[in-house]
Amino acid sequence: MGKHIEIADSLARDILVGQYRIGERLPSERDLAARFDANRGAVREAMKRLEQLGIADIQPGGARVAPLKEASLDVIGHLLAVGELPDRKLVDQILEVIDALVRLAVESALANASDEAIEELRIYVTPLFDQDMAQDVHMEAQVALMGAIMAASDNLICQIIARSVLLQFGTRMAALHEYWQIDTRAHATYARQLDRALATRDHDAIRTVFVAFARLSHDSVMRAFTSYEAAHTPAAQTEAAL
Amino acid sequence: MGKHIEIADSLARDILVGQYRIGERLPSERDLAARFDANRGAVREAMKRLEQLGIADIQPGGARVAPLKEASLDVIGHLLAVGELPDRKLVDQILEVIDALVRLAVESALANASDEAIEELRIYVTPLFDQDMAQDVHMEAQVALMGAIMAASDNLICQIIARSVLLQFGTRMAALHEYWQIDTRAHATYARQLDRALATRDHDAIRTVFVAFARLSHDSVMRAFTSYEAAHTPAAQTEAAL
DNA sequence: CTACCAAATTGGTCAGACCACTCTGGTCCC
DNA sequence: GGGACCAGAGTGGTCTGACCAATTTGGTAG
Repeated sequence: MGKHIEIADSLARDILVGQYRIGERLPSERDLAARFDANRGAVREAMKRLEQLGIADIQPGGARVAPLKEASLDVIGHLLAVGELPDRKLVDQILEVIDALVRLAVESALANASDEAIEELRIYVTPLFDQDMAQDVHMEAQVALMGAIMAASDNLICQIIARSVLLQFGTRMAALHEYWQIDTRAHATYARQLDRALATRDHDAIRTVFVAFARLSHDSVMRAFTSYEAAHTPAAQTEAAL
Repeated sequence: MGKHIEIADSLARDILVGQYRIGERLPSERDLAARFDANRGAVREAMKRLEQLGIADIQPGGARVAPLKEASLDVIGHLLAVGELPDRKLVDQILEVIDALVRLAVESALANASDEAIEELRIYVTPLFDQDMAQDVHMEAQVALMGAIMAASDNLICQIIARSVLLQFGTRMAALHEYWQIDTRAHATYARQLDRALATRDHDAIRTVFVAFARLSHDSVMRAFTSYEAAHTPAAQTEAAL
């Protein structure tokens, strides 16, 4: 891995855990180069990366820490990676945003897409009818459906945001993968409702379905957190070590 | 302005107007350095910027153009800047996304925020009661209200996305500034409804209000486009020149 | 205590070089 | 003729070292 990536990740972590306060000056590029035993060019590229992430403000005279509200979307990945586990509250917020975007996309699709496009969309719903699907396959099917909805919506902004968020989210949630449990039965039920709603272009029904989907995702994630924590309690850990 | 910014903007424009097809190889860094009469380091920084924008994929052996769907949120500004005017369809999509995010934020605020926070939010609604406000002031008040809603929502992801989109949107819509006409009367009416809805935490009423706001914004922007185009018709231009 | 100035420090830029890898075009063998 | 192979050219990745303009800083004179 490039040294500038390593430096950028290290600095980003330092900033995001609050090691530097907002507005505080970061060490100079030359100092950082000495600390990381790296070329100043490498440090410079790392700082550029931090600036693009929106968590540092580079100016002649020194670089300063920027408030998190002014950060770029790409900080999400770093934010999720600061602790051993992603922050539950942040995960919840991400799920809410994704839900809002998917709803926007599906309503947009329903309003603008051709009958053929809607039919094609339904193809992605069908796999979710299966109640006995493996977790991995089910999650892939869900993501595929979301992607199809985004594509059908023809809203580029929506697509870009959803893709970026889902990418970072998916990567960082891998730690919880083995604790994930999807209620495939409930999903199957709502998938059938979604299929009918799409066929009839029933806005209200679709809204209802996606509210349900959002709740399922939320519950699923929170259960995964709980399972993980139960398995990593000090007691459970020593027990596993024996 | 730094030379690498200039180079990056130029290349980004070339890519976004379709001068290079997706997957096609971009000129080498050395060639670009010669073309722009710049140091290779400057070109390199520019390419890094394009990669961060998500419109170029840099690999040993050459850089290639990436599909727009995989771009970063920051391309919006560049996308809006390719033509003389921003693309109407794109503007429409941006308005839809912002609307969705604001709705998410306000519902989240309603569900989680304290009474004090809601009261503070209402302070930002009051200015909109004024029907005779100047356009500039009115728009500032609208943006301030949105910001307050985002802050009250306590959803960091939502805040980050909205801030980024609004920033790029606001910058690039400046060209239409003088053709902008806001229906302050309608806004005042809905602002009063919003105030009451916030006070009583009436979800349905708030939904209705923001649907109305979205329609007002949409109409406003589209009127601005029409006015601009009417003023820049060849006939109108020659007339103005006389 | 303030206003000011000069030195040190900072980021910004440039030039040139080397390395590992990829890509290209040609050659050789089947 | 076609496919596998291979060397050389080209590419991005990295490093060194230096200079510049601007900011920051610390001390000094009023």
